[in-house]
Amino acid sequence: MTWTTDGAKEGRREIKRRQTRERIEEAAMSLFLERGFDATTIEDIAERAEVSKRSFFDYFPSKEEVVFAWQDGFADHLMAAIASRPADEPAVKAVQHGLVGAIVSAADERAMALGELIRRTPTLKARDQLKYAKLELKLTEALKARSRSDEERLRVRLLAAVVIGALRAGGELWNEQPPGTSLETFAHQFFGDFWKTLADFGNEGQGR
Amino acid sequence: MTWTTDGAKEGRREIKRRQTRERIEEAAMSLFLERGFDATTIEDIAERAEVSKRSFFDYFPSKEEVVFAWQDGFADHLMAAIASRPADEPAVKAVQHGLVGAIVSAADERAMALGELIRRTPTLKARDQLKYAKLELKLTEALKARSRSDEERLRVRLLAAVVIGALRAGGELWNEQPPGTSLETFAHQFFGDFWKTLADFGNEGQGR
DNA sequence: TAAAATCTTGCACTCGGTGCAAATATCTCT
DNA sequence: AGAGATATTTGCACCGAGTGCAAGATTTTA
Repeated sequence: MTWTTDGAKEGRREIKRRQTRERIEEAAMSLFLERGFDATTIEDIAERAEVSKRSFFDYFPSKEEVVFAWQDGFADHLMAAIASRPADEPAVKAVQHGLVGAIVSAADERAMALGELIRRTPTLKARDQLKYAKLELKLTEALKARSRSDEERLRVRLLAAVVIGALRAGGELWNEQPPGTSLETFAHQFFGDFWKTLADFGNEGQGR
Repeated sequence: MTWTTDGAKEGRREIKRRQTRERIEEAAMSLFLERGFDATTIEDIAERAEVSKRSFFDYFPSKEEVVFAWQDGFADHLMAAIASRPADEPAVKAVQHGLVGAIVSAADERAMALGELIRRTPTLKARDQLKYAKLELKLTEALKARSRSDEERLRVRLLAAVVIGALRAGGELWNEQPPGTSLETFAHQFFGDFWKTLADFGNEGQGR
C-alpha cells in the first residue's frame, strides 16, 4: 500500500488511472496541435494513448472537454488570488490585481498554443465563450465573499460582468500586440486606461 | 411570373422555398417547445415539415441554427437602431437608447419561450454565449461608424464590451424580476444604476 | 415543348457518443 | 498466498447528427 505526501491512500489503481488520464490528455493535445481539432478523431487519440475508444469516454465526457478541462483550473486559481488580497483593499483593485496575477502566472507556452487552437476552431470558439460565463459566475461569488454589505449584490454582479468584458477586450488587444511585449506591463497599462474610460462612460451616461 | 412589392422577381421556385423554410422552422420550434431540444430528432422535424431528413440540411446547417437563425435579426436591428440616433448624441447614450429600443421591440411571447428553451438546454446555452460575442462585434462596428476620431478605437471597443456585459447581467436580473414588470421601466432604471456604478468603479480604479 | 437550371430525395458513409455485459486487473481480508 | 468483492477496460451493437453523391422530379427559360 502506498501513501501520498498528503496522507491520502493511492494504490496502483489510482496511479494507473492518473497516468492514463495524462496519457490521453497528452495524446489529444499533441494531435490537436498537429492536425487541428476537427481532423482528429477520438480513435486517433485512443490509439496514440493506447486505450480503447470506449475508455476515452471513461476519462473525458467529450472531445472538447479535453481542451477545457485544462483551463478549468484557472477559475479556481483566480478565486484564490482574489480571496488572498487584503480585506481593506477596494473590490475594484482586488479584482484587478487578482486577475493580473492569475493571468500572468497562467500564460505559458502551452496556454498560448491552446489559445491559438481555440481561436482557429469554430466549435471551440463557441465553447470558449462559455468559459467566460463560468468565470463571471465564479468571480461574482469571490466578490460576494469579500463584501460585507448585502445590498451590494447588484454592484458585485456588475463589477464581475464589466471586468470579464475587459478581460475579453483586453485579450483581443493583447493578441494584436507586437510579440515580445511584457504581459505584465501591458496588463497594468490596460487597466489604467480601463478605469479611466469607465469613469468617462459613467459620467457621460449620467446627466454628464 | 410574380413580383414582390420591392420589385424583386419571385417565381414559384423561391415562393416554395420560402414556404418550406418556414414550415421547417415552425415544425422545429413547436417540437422543441413541446418535448425539448435534445429529445427532438431531425427526422421528427423533417417528418412534421413534410420534407426528407436530407432536405432539412438544405435549409439549415444544423439543428441549433434553427433556433439561432431567428435571433440573428436582432443584431442587425440593433445596429440600425444605433445608426438612427442623432449624430450629436454621446455614444454612451446612443447605445443605451438603441439597445433599449431594440430589446423592447424584440421581446414578444415567442422570444420569451425561446429564452426559456435556451436556458434549460445546456447545448443551446453554450451556443447562446456566442451570440453575445457576435453582438459585441457588431456593436463595435456600429459605434466605429459613429465616431469621427480614429484613436477612439479602444474606447469604442471597451464600450461595446462593457455594454454587452451589462446586457447579460441585466438579462439575468430581468429574469428574476416578478412577472408583470414593465420591461421598459426596468431597462431605464437598470441603466440609471449602471452608469452610476460604472462611474464609481472608474473612480475607485484610478487613485480613487 | 425541349433543354437548362435548380430542388428534392434516397442511400451509404463517417464520426461523436451511450448502454451493456463480458473479461481483466486490483484490492481486501483471512 | 488465495478467494471473493470491487473497480477498470474493452468490444459490440446501437443512435443521432451531419455530408457527399447521383438519380429523379420540378421549375424556368428560350
